[in-house]
Amino acid sequence: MRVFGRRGYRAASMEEIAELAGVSKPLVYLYLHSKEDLFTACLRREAAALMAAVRAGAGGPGKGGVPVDEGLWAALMAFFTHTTGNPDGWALLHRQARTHGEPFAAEAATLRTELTDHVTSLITRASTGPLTPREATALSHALVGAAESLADWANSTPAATPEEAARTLLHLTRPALSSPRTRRR
Amino acid sequence: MRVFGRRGYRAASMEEIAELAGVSKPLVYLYLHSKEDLFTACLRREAAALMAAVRAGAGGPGKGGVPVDEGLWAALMAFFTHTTGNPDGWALLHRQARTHGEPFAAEAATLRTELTDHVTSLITRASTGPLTPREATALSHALVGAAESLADWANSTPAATPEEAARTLLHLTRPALSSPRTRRR
Amino acid sequence: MRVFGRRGYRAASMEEIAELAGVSKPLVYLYLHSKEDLFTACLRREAAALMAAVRAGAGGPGKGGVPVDEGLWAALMAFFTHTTGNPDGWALLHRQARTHGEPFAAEAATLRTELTDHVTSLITRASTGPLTPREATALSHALVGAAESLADWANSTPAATPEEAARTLLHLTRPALSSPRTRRR
Amino acid sequence: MRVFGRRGYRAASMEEIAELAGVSKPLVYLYLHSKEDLFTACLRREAAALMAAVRAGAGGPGKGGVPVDEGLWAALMAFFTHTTGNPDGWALLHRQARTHGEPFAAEAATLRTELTDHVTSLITRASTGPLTPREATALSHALVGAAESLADWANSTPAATPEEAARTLLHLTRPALSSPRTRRR
DNA sequence: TATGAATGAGAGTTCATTCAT
DNA sequence: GATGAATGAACTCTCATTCAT
Repeated sequence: MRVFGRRGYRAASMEEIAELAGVSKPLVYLYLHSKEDLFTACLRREAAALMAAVRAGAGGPGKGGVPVDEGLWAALMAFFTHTTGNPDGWALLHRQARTHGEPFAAEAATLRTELTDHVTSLITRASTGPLTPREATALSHALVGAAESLADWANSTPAATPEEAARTLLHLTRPALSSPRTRRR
Repeated sequence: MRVFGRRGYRAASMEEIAELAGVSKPLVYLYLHSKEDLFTACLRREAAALMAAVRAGAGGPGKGGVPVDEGLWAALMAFFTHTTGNPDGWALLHRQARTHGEPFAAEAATLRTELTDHVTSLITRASTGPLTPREATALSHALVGAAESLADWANSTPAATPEEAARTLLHLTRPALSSPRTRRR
Repeated sequence: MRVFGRRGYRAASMEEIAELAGVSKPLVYLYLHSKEDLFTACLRREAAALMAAVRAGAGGPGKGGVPVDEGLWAALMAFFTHTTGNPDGWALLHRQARTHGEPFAAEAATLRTELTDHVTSLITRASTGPLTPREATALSHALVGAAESLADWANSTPAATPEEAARTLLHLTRPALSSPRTRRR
Repeated sequence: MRVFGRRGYRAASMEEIAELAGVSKPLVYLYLHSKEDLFTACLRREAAALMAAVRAGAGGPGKGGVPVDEGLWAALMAFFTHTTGNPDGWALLHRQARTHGEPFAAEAATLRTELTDHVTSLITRASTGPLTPREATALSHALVGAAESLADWANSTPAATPEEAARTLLHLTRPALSSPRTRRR
């Protein structure tokens, strides 16, 4: 994952991967079959970890009773905490997966759909006005993009914390999506 | 640019590039020296074109007196119009450049800094409350990320228009950024 | 033997051989030392089995008094019966052994010499005219080649029997080899 | 062709082939695309050369007026002359092609079918008695096998000439197929 | 100005073979 | 007596790059 995240799929060599893992190339092939399989395995593991973190932080949609804002805040904190603590994995998901064609792009698209769906549901509940499904989807993409960009920013800015990233995003969006005073639940 | 944008830096072959250009490989080397130089040249040209489009749309620094919203709207329209009309170039800048390490990442970072600086100045003028420089920078990253994500969304969604992308982004941000009295429509 | 006969020496993998044998690879090495040794062992076993079958069929050197034609017929029947009943072994001896260079070619040559010597003695006794040793040897090679080819033909032709192969070969050769007075049936 | 004929398909390395040809490996790939293509090309060239030699020697089936025996003799001379003068090509066709599975076996089978068909037509005309098609086919296989074996014998026996091989084969078969005195045409 | 022809270097992958247990 | 786990070496194939013309 580290080698893929830093060098990219094509530029990463199985040699270097094996070396970093402290094993021989044939062993890597014994367990992971091919470069493609290996990359896919990395992708899936990172995607699952990220989604798990976000869901755990945000509470599933069924977890009622939590104020919307608190849910959003927790989801964002979980997201940024995870990406900040795992920059190589984040690079893998956000950059490498989407850049190297099929079948990886499909894998990345799956994750992104999960993320935007998650966000769409939060948005729909939080919006101050009515939203068509298409508007909600577009807004989700904008929000997820902003979060992704802030994750990169946090990873490359000294002393940037997950809190700061989450606060920034809320600062940007809260007025549009909800006002703490007027909307609860 | 087309080949790089579609295949990625590593997967693009000089063979295919020369063929698409209708010349021989040695000619490509004669004028552009190496794959790396060629990619860098593509990057720079695309970055310059995008920045020029955005600046022209938003009004240069000298173009004072334009209402903030109109400036933002025009900048967004210029951005989305450019990315929508030039998807390969956009893929080059947004994905390939940042994915394949140095020296390309530096090139991409330069463009991004120009963009966020530009946006920072707009934000600072538009904000409803006082912002520290760091807050402004972080917000810019969030905004630019949202715009990038919407550009991808527009490029992959049928019937999505630059207007729709720009409207979405304004919908998300205007309350936070513009003063109540400038809100219209 | 099965794996070697079907895949060829190079394409056969020790993995597959061990698997088919129902043991682990190290065990194969424990008993048979190397791929080369293993192949040689297969070769020798098959060669011995074929020669034994032919000798038993033809009557050993001690079994005098048998009419020449009967001896030839029995030898051919034994040969075709063995190759037809053991196609993998036959492929091993006839094709693989001679195709993969030293030291296997030598092993195959040994078998072939035994066969042609055997045939030479039969021919010498059966010839209608006087033969120099060299003529006899050349004739043996021709005969053995015809038999080998018919063995392949029988193995790849539906409903072909050892009898049919033997009959074909006798049809071709009897006039040249047997004396008019011994012709029967 | 030389490397394939001596080492076998699998054991031949593109490295060695290129070296023997006095060029670099990539050049071989530039012109011949893959090991499989290269081998197939060798096969086809050798097969075509052999068939051309035999047909030229024997005269096509339409070339009437030539005594059958003379046609047979010429065909055999052409065959043995070709195989004797081109032992690597002969090894390629007779051994390697048939030993290394598809798609090469099919190529070899094509050649063999051409040869046996050719021989079948000669046999049918030359036979002293009536033959069913199946008998003729089986006899062809026997004859071709004998010829193949004699070709190997001639290639590995000092001072063996094409004449000697052809004479041997005729000696073996003439009585069964035709008597010079009783059959002409 | 332009290119046909050629290659050095390195990629992913496989496999006979061997420890440590 | 038997094997799970591991690897050195070699293979086919690709590609950025450069002469000679």
